[in-house]
Amino acid sequence: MASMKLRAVEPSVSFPELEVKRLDTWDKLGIFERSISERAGAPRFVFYDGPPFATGLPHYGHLVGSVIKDIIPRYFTMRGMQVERRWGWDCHGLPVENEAQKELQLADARAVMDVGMETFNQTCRSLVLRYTAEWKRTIRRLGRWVDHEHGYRTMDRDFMESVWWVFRTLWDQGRIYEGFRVQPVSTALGTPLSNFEVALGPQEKDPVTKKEGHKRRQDPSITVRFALESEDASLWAWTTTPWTLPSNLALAVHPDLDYIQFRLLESGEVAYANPTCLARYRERGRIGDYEVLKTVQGRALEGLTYRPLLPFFAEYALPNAQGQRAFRVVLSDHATLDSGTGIVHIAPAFGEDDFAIGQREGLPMVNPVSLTGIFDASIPDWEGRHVKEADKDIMTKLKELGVLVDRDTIVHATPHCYRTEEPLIYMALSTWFMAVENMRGRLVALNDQVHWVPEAIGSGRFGNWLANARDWNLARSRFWGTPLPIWRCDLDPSDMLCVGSVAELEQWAGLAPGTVGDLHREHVDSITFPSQKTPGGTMVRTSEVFDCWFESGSMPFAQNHYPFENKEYVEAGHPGDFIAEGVDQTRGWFYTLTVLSAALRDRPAFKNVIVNGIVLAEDGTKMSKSKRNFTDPNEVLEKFGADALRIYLIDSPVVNAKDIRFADAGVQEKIRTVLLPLWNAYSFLTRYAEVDGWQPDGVAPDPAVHELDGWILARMQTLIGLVRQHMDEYRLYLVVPALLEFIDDLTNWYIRLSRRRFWRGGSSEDRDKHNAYRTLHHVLLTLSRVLAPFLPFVADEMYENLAVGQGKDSVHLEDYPEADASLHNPALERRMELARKAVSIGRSLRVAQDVRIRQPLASMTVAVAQPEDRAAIEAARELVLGELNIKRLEWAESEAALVSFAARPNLKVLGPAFGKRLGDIKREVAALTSEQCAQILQGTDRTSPEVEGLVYTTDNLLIDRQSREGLVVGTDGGVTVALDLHLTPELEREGLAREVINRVQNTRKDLDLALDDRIQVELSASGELALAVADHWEMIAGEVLAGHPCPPLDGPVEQAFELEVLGHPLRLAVHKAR
RNA sequence: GGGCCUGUAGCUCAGUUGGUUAGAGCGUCCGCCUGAUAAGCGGGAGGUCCGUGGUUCAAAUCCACGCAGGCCCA
Repeated sequence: MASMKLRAVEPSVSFPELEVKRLDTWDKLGIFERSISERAGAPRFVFYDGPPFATGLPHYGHLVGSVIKDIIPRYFTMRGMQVERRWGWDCHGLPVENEAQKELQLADARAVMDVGMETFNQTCRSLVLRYTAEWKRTIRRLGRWVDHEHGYRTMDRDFMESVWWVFRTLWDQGRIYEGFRVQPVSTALGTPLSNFEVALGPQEKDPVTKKEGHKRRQDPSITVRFALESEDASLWAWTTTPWTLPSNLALAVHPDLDYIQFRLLESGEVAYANPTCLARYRERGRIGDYEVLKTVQGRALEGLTYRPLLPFFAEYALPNAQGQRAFRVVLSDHATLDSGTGIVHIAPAFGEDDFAIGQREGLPMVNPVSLTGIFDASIPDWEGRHVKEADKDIMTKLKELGVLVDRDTIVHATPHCYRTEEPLIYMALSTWFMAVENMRGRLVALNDQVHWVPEAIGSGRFGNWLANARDWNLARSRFWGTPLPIWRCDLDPSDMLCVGSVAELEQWAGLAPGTVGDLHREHVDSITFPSQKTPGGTMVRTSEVFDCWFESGSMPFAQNHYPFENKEYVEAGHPGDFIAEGVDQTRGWFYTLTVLSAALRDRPAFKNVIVNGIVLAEDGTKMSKSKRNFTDPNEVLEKFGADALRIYLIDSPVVNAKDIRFADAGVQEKIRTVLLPLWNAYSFLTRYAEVDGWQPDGVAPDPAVHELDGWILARMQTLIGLVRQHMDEYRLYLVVPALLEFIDDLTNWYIRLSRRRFWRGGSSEDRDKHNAYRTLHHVLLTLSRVLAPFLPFVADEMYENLAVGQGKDSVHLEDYPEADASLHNPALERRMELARKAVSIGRSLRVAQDVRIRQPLASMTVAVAQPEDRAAIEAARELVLGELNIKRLEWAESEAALVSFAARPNLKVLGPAFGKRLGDIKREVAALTSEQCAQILQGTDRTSPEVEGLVYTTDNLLIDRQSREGLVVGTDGGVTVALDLHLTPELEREGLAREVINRVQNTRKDLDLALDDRIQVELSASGELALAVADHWEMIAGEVLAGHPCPPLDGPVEQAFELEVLGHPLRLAVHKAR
């Protein structure tokens, strides 16, 4: 375990290696478990984990989610809350069934029935957890802490029983009803597909519109004539699905479009169609010349009746109880002129529009086609035939009957099965719905309570979706899922029972408690029992299973077997504090959680949600295994480490719902810009502490001992405040920039300028040196706690060493740092900013004037715009002079001595007041002289000569400073610096001496000497260089750790390096001193 | 076809109620510094703010219509 002494750490480090060791340490010490158990009794922070499928391997999308789902819980744990993190596996659903069908080589649903649900579901069960080991390994390597042991699986009996309870509750609320919905059906699989699955189907670009869409396919394009009953004429209608014609029950026309009655000259046939459409037939030579007999509006055709095209369902030509009959003309806006005749064939079971018209017009739901696409006995001519195969025969039959006007082919985009690539057909299927439309307002109101990151998703995309929510089709005609707990009487379909628990089922079925141990279909389908209501009737389960989204939406309840167990626990933890998922889940998990929580508890499901974007490949396209356009995540983790990956991801817009182009080089960059500077600061402290024999002494650093100490401690407080603020708002993407700025301050200002305070800073009693150590130690130790949620590995590594056995077993058992008000010092932060600005200007001037930093200068002159800034820079005088290698700092009497002024109008102030006169104002202001500007700066306001009512002041002008000609002056944001470049021989000699120091130090490095090795220097030089060395030997010796008097400069030097210093030859030898 | 989002430097992205010369990081080029640093510092080059029109004294920002990409839905 942690030693009691600060251990010296090398600057070189392999983060991946460090991480792997850390993982073992965490496991050995049970840090994750303790981070939860040691918070027993603390307020709970409830995290709901959206379950992935284990049928595939984790990809970057999962890693992004996992990073977010790890950082937030770690943070709130350190904030003193107890955060349980239970893993979940999504087990049910069509993707699994597909895999199983492949595995068992089952072509379709019928084949599944043949092999038996027992075997099939057993296969699903084995497949669904196929990659769990790989998942666990990758997630662990990423540093995500999550509890697999108490995880949930949607296929567990307890989970499924809770789903039953959820459904039963909705049933009791009257939210569940049976209805039809037109669904895409894969006849090859014998199952309806979800829209999601439809989208998975083959896609291609339309060669004309260039739009991505469904795969294109060639279909028949036929026009048929429907004979009117009332006159000797027909209606021409068009379809690409001849197989739906046997089920035709109506024809639709657009109420506002024109239709003509026309006569074909050749045959004398009289028919109706839209004139525009008809003209197309003529143009393409499909028909001969015709004469128009009359023109009517579509609405005039409404109610015309016609004879059934084919001899099926003719009984519906008679009016029903409501007086409505089939085979008549109806009105619909869906009838368009894009294709066909403007008259649309309606078969209510086979299209969304058709279905809606059928409902509206009271047409019967005629469907002679099974899920496998086979005509049933109601169409004797083609019974047992697949609809697509029957198309040809149907067309032949139509020709025989003399009703086929035209037979052509069409190429159009149409959805195909994502598994079999067979075309899908649309048909109305009986299914079970949850009423959602009548709770839209409530959904929107509850969602308004949710904190969305980013905001726009909640109010925009998701809010709109809720406002237009449609009733939810919950049922799927599949096998591997939670069965719908509806039992229905075989004699009376209206006699139904919804079962809400296993015990209830056992009771109804007269089974001993505990008999039903598994709720999958193969176990519950066979359970039947006598109806209570219908004498002689038997209650049999309806065959469907749940849409697996219903299960994941039930997760807040079902993961804890609510309400059968953990009743209070679940209720107290609902809504959850936090979830995170991809933007593609808007209509997925986010939605189902919201709907079910609203219905069950009239609450949102979660209080805070982070939505992440999609991870694309570096080229901006989707990551694709076949294109090999990305590096395997495990490889990235091995190569760069988890900390780098984590910080790369959260420093990108992907944690704010935007897409990210994943670049390995970006991860590597984080090592360079974040991890290494941090590690170097850490290494610096430990190595110098070792050389100096300093150990953490438990004494708090005193901010008053040295300006730099006070400053970095103040910066630390600001950082803590910022990070806490961002994290409390769940804005991960704002954290890294704040960290970077601090690390930059720490390494490139605090440590850089403090180096000499550590380096032979005096005796061991030196108060300044001790305070520097204490400050840096305190800052790094605190920083390790700040960084812990984001960089869990390197933070813990640093913490363990820096805490020297005085802390916890891991930084992850610590509390998150709180800003210390006594160290807070905004004035000091501002002062240092000014000093840095002065240095920055000075450096910039030296570069521009080609005067190297090692050449000391006699003086600099500073002027400031704000009088109080003078004291600020004065306070940092030594820092500024040291950093710029200048002897004296002088103050200009006024800015005007160094710069000239020019003014610009402050448009933000003047614009609203003077509007159109701005042109004049701009001209006047540009003409103000430097002197006039100076006067205004001093408070002498100036009345505008032209513009009435305008007085120029420092409030409505922006005054720029420009270097005066002939001076070496730079100016930036109210600080002006001038350098005196005049070099005396003295200064030149000191400059040379500094060059010599540089050469000796380089030599030390070349010789691989240790930091604190004393050396013996021999050198030979002449002229100015010799004078420089002689004059400044004490300084040189001090810097390079040569504790001897100046060597003779004209003697021979053995084994010397032949060097050159600004044109002077130098022979130099360095030996380690005994 | 609809909803939402995005389009700014070679790359990744900021850009506040409309306001002045549009910024940062990375990359690149030049220079510098360095006994903690695999770093760092200074400077340069690099822009059709997707396009077109409009509103306004003033538009990257607001409006309209397009174009391109993405997510979701049909």
